Amino acid sequence: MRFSKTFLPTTKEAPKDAVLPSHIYLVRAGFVSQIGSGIYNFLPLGKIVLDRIRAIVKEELDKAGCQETQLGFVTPLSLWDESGRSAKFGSELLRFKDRKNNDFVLSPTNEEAMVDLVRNRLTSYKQLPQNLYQINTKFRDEARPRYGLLRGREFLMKDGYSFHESYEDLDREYDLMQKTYSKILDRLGLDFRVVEADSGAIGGSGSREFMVLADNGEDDIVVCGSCEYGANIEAAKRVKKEYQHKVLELKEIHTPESKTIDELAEFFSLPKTQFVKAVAKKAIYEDKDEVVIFFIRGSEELQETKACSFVGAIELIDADESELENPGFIGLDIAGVRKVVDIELKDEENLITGANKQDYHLQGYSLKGKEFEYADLVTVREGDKCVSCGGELSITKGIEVGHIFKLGDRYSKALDATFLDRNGKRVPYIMGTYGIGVSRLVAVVVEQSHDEKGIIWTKNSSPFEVVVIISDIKKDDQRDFGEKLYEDLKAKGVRVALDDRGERFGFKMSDFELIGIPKAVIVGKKLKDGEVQIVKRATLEKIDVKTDEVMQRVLEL
RNA sequence: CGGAGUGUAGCGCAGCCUGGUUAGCGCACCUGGUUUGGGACCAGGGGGUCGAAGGUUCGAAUCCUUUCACUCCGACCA
Repeated sequence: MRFSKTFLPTTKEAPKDAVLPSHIYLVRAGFVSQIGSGIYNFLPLGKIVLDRIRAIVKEELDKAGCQETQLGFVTPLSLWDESGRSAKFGSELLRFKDRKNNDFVLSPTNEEAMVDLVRNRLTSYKQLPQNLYQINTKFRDEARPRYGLLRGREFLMKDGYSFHESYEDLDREYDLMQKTYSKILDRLGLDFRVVEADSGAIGGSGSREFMVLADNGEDDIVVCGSCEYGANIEAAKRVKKEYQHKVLELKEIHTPESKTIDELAEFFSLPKTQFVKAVAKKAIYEDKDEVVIFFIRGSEELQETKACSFVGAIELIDADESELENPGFIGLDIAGVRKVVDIELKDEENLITGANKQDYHLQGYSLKGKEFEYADLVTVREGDKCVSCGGELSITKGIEVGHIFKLGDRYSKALDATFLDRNGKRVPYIMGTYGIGVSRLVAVVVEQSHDEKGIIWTKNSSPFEVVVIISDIKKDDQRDFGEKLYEDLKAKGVRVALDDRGERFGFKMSDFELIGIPKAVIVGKKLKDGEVQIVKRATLEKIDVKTDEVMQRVLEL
């Protein structure tokens, strides 16, 4: 590619609203441009990068035996009604009508469409397993798009769906997909962790996210310093914490004005860990709602996603005080309402909890042998201990670029998609679903690999391996040498670009640093002495090279 | 969805509060010249429905109303 003939609008100034490096540089370097809120155009260079990443995804998936398909971007709303998800997705699902007044949606994901494609076609266990995928545009009408390509409304995603006759076979495919996804991210040169994720709301037995470590990530992830354990904060586990508490006689204590844990800890002069915090939430289900009280240790924070998954609600909202009796004094013995108790409180003694009576708390409370719904409810903290090795956990930021999920029969059942098993019995497919955000990966690479001058593409994500920069296009010797080197490199199969624009040297160097191609050959002043320079983008180190060695040096670097 | 902002040339901004010639500035762009290893300099030039609609006024980028778009903080995000 010759830059002199390329649509490559680089700018000195960043878009005023861009905050993240990936957003700023991708726009400044002429890779993408915004056309609407959360909607981006890919310019020639951006399209090359997007296609390269797409190609790597496809290559690894095909190697793993997956088959590429392409589903319609527009799907009939009726399919979403059939699975029950049109309500669940809410206004994130962009709906519209055609001229005949039929309802359609822009696909935000394609479980329904893929199940519809195979049902009545994969009718025997002999035809299973199958893993079908597509790399296609998705649209989610996000309430608040932001961060450039990282959270757009329209984006390119690979979504795959596997169909199995048994859970054992699903497990095998799930592991294979984890390996395959890891290979893809490795090839892109990304620093990532595979973490346990919440899988409650949608059901199913397992869910893992692929998190690229980045300061600007939107997700908090818990990682172990001593082993491979990692989990989204929403699903992270820890070793139970033990405490030695002062023995307390069982009795009601008058505690006026003391409602919060802080106030109580001061009132009793006891550690917060000895108290039981009651967190009242209203759980919203598809067909009803109810108040649920979650009880956790006073020193802990409720992890809402865990709580929500456990009760199987669509979402939890704060309960209104008017819906509660004795707010501030709610205790474990409250009646007439659903209660869930944190598993770390099981069999604990000498606790202080509300007395379910205005201005009173109950001390010396024991949970020994008491029947409650117990569940893991608390948020893991920095410094907690790892469940798999006992090591110290720390919290870091990540960007989710992939998600694999054991779906089970949720969609196949809802859509009545079945096959005949070995016993001639009609059963629903056992399914897995696997996604990678392809356009998001473009931004993620930049997020993880840039400096104050611009992008530093990794080897396999870069639009080109090398750019030949002709310092002064008006000098015949420089132009001739640069052109020949460019043609020779192309002939060797190197992905090479030629910066033959009539700009000054400094301009072209700044663009090189901004655009981020891993290396450049500068054909300039030193050509008279039989030398050119090779520059590495990552270090900006310049190496003088004899003109007759440059081919070889470029190839080996 | 709650809160807060911003819309003036391709991009970044000033002007608006306190209405009044022909709406400015920097970058970018075009022409000519001089430069040529770190985003050059000189001279000349082109480009605007001031987001849109309505209103007040002799007169509106400026005041009022409505509306659209975009952004930020939060909530949300299989």
